[in-house]
Amino acid sequence: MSKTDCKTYEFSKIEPNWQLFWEENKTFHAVDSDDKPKYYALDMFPYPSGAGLHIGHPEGYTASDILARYKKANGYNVLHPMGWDAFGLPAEQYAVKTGTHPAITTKTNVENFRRQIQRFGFSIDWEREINTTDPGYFRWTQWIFLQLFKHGLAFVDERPVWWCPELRAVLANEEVVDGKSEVGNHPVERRNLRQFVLRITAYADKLLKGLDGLDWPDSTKRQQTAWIGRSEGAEVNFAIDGTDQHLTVYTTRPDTLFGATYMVVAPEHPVVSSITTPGQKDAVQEYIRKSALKSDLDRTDLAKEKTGVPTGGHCINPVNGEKIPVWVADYVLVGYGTGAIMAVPAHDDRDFEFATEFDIPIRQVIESPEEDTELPFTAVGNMVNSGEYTGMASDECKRQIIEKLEATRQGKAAVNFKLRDWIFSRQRYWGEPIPIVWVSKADYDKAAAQGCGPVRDMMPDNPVTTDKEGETLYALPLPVSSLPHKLPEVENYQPSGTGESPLATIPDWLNIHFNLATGEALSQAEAKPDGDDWVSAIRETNTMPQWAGSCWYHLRYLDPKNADALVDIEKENYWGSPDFYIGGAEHAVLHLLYARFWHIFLHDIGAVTTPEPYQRLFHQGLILGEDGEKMSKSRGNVVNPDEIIDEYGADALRLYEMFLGPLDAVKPWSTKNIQGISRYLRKLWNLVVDEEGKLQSNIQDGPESPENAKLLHETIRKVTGDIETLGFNTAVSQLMILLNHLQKSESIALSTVQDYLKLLAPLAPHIAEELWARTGGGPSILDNGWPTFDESKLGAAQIKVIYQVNGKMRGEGTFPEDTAKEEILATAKAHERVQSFIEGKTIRKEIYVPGKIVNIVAN
RNA sequence: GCCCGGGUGGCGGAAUUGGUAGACGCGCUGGACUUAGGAUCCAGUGGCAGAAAUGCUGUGGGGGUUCGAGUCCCCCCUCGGGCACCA
Repeated sequence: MSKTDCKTYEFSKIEPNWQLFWEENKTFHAVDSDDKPKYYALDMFPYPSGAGLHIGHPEGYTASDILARYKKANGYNVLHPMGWDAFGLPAEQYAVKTGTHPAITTKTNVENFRRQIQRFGFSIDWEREINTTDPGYFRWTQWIFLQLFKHGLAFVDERPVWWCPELRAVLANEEVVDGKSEVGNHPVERRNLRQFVLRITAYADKLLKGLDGLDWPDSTKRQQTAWIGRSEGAEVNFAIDGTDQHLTVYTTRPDTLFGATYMVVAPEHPVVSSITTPGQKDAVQEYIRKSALKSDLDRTDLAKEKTGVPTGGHCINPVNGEKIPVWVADYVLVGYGTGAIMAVPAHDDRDFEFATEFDIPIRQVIESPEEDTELPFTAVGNMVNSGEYTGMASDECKRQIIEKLEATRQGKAAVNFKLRDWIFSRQRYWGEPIPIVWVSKADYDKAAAQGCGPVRDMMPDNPVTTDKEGETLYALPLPVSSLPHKLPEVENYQPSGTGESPLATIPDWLNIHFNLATGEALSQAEAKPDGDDWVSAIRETNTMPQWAGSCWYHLRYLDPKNADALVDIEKENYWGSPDFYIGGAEHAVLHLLYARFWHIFLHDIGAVTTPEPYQRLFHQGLILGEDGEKMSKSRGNVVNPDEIIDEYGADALRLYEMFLGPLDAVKPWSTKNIQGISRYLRKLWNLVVDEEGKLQSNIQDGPESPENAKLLHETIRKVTGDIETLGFNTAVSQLMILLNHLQKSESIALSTVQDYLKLLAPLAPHIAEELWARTGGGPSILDNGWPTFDESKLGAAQIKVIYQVNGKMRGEGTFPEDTAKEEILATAKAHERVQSFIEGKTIRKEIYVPGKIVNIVAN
């Protein structure tokens, strides 16, 4: 019933057999509460592309599967789910080309991915499968959006995006290469478009502080820290000469205020027009015009020389009353700080370069403790040329200057972040529609005047507005009860000519009658119903970016079919945060930052109990092609897992991916090397099973030889430790060592073989189940516990000591554990080879490291 | 430019706190079995010298600390990743 009747290692029969067994017996069905401790192993779910699975996907899936199976064997209640991040551009582009609905493409691709993944025999609870494009899923993605909207974290702004006039399309940054569209090589330009933006900056501090407690790779934490980019400094007010206005700058080095010899404002800074003198007007306008034409790439190109023009205006330095010129230059960015800086060329690389270029005075105000300081000097030191602060340490000076600025109301301590708000809308079809409608101010006020109701309940404190064709429109939420807000059918997936989503091209969907009280929506193709609450509205046509669905999927697996909440809080509380989350390092900032933002927000509004989404994170390393290059269709070095499984089996592929090298290392694939694993599995089969398919006659119930037992227990220790620390490559090699040894044994205890199979089961589950059944064990092998390490089996009563002379190995000896130091040293010195190296020399020193090494120093 | 992570046989890679460098696998060499082997088994395999025992040498390069360094410190070369005028 459970085992096959194979006489040789026929993985093509054995593997499907056990996959069926696991499915029929619900071996990996996860129950939502249990007395056992829980273990939640999570993979970054894939985008089901048309190309199918590549060899990199199963690397992470195998790792999480090993942990899931290992934990199950150790008595845990394990959850190991899988799903599909299925909204996205490729299906939409395919639709534009062929007219095939993206839902159809997605369905086909998901089926192919599922089939491919199932061939690996992962311990996945397929009853919990999720798909971000299912209405039952994305209604909750939309629900979260409405919560963000209600809490004032979603707003609308004009933001520059890449627009390609030729393609009539908005392009993502990744789709623009060297100022041309990736498709067709057409020129692109910056265009301001109305965008929904999520106020992730409101969470900058929480996102930064939360990192502390996470068990994540340091490099990933560092990347997020750098991305959030917190800096501490001061805002300083400089009076604009000849007016009662002032210009505020942000600086991290208020201690260098005495060295400020000019100021710079960004070309987009609002003060430019008023500060510019008549004589400089033309030059400044020309400069602004030119920099507006530059792409972001040009503006941030460090290699180019700095540019700028004087405005003719001046400001007064608050610390010394000095009058200094104000320039406009595009090396200052309008979006950071106040968009204006004080320039201290002696102590800032960029200002130094600019001042040198334009012959602006450079005044040193900090002296290095070392001699011969070269400017620019950007470190800390002692103040010079700084009035009352001269002689002070620059750190202390910084504190005192901030204090004084605050006391005289000329400035204040300030914190800045590099983190920008998250542009959340996409002008596309294949995404979650944003559940918002637009109404007039009068209608909005009417909605706001309601005491409660499905619309009123989700309205923010401050209205979200946008200007369209001269009219200001107000955003109202669709009621939660109307979710999921589904995509309408369209004739054509092509974007509109104005850079709006294809949804904007369907008037019957776009223009609606909207009921302010109930949130009901009806097409304007129908007659307007009676009643004061019905108003005219237009729908939001943007959709959400692909990140949306992956921001909270870790929660949905816990309760995938819940129609009343995104997750039942009891279930969420039981399963908690994934104990292990594995995926590519390319998501270090985007997905992993966005998901943290949403999760922390959900925690703040009480929707979840865990403060962070992913407690323990790991990145598997890229698997390169045989040529050592990244696998890609165009290089022709892509390895198809289906073909490898056909030829070598899933167990071989799983083991080989783990044997390739450390899990987090980038490593090249080699189809030739998988032979080693293939041989290993066949050797194992032949160790256990004879030509008739019966248990080998030298495997007998009874005690094990001390020698076999010793290596078995070394292996139990090594494999157990290696699985815990994800050292799967060395776990496999230790299993090979033990097999090589057992092969040479005349007889083997049945218990040894069974323990061996238990150790192998997480890594190569099919052959382990099959051979386990052949030894008379009842399936699943995972229900039979994990081997226990017994130190007494190691025979540690003997110690091996290495003899060195002058640090070089010259011999070795074995002693009873309690042998005295003197005896070991004497034996070592009497050793023949040791003798030949110390003969005729004077012994200077004798070192004995207990149980390890003797080193005789002689010359 | 700045911040990380690497560099060990022909190849992928092993090596607690500094303590036998090269585990395991691939490949290669020789042998056994075989009509045959791209199957299987046995032996060998860092380099140089030697029939062998063995000796010397050896973890990107150069210096240093130490009885002892792949491992620790300093300088440099190189490959990979991330950030990139954030004041």
